[in-house]
Amino acid sequence: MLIVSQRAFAIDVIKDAGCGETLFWEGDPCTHVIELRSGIVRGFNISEEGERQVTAFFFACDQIGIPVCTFYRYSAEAVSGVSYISHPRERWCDAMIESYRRDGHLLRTIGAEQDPVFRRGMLIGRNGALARIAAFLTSIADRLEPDGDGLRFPVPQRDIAAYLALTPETVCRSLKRLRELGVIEIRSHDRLIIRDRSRLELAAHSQVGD
Amino acid sequence: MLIVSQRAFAIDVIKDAGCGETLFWEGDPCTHVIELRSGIVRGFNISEEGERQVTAFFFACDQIGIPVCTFYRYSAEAVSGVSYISHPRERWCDAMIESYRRDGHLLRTIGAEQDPVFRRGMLIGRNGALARIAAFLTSIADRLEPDGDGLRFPVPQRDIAAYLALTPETVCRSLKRLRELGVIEIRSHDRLIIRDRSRLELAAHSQVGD
DNA sequence: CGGCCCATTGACAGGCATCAAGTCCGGTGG
DNA sequence: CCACCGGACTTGATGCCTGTCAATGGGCCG
Repeated sequence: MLIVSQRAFAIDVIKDAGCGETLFWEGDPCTHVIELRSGIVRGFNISEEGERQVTAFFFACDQIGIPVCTFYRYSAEAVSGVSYISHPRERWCDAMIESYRRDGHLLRTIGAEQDPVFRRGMLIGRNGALARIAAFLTSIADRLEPDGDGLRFPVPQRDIAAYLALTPETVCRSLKRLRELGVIEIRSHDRLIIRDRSRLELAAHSQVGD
Repeated sequence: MLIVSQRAFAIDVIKDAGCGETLFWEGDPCTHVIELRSGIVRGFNISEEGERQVTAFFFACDQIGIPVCTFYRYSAEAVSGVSYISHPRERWCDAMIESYRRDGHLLRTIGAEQDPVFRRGMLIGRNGALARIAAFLTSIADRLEPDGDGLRFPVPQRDIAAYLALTPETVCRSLKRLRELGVIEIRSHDRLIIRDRSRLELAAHSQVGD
């Protein structure tokens, strides 16, 4: 734990969470806002049929669990190792009001948390598994940390499937197809190389059956 | 236009919008918050392929276009005739700050606007057209205005289709099936009668193929 | 009354889910 | 260091739901 900033009566410490660890549960009271410093977090909900849906992925600099309702609307789990800052609700809200007077920045932060949820809706309303995968990859490519000549990509395919409303088998086949097309490369399971970004975006906008 | 309340330098007038009229466009600067008084509004986005997706339905008492970002994230159109109040952005934000001091109510209003978007994600991640339709109907049944022995339901099937990521044909067939099952009744195209709510909810939770 | 849009119905094909089996990889314990 | 084990990924075969195309019917408005 490392102290990064200190104000009167307020100390921000960086905490860590291991792979699979839960940051907060859907339905729990919104007591803290989590500000991610590094790593990837998945937000998910369990439907009434018991099916798990990943509703959002979050990355460094994202703030999640913003108290726009009394209880957290989704559960948050670390996909990889994560470091974060936990802001008590009251302090976060006071900061928001101050921010509103100054530049309105934190008001936009509220919109930012909702953004991946919104984009997921657009994605899974789209035709074709290949298009969904390609669009997903382009949308997160800029948020992934560099790793050698590629990107660090520690997201299990089952999570991608749960996010895109597909089965793991279909995700696997679609990734394979993108590999065969020379668009991407996956040497190790947690490293992604985008070889041809423009063709990836082309695939993202293609209709069913190419 | 009718004056409903009057504060210093602030007059709230009720405006009207006809069927199909646009309240604001995606990408326009967030200058006003719309507070619905009656009627139904659809929020929609045009994907890069030019396909139109309905991302939310809004009803009386909902507040839409809340400035959590600089520009509106979706376009808003009246599905039926609508009456609403248009709050200038600054006044709405000031009211929110005041509300936060008092009870935090308007902070929850922000969450309320995101709710239908969130629920749509859950819905279209679900298997089966019938389950989507059924879940959609249950989710909005409590927001529809009574109309004789049924509910006023002036939503075109093409809008339902665009909301549930289905084709109009599939929506039509699913509604027909619910009708044949005796779960719902649709005498005129803008009136819905729910005959068996428990079985409707049952269908909403069923897997593919019943 | 005519035209247009929406809803309806049918036939058909295709993409994805499902089921099943095999492979790879990381972690654990001897 | 190596053998073992479990979970995730991979690959194949099959069925079916839903998209697509096409034609008809019906209601609303001019």
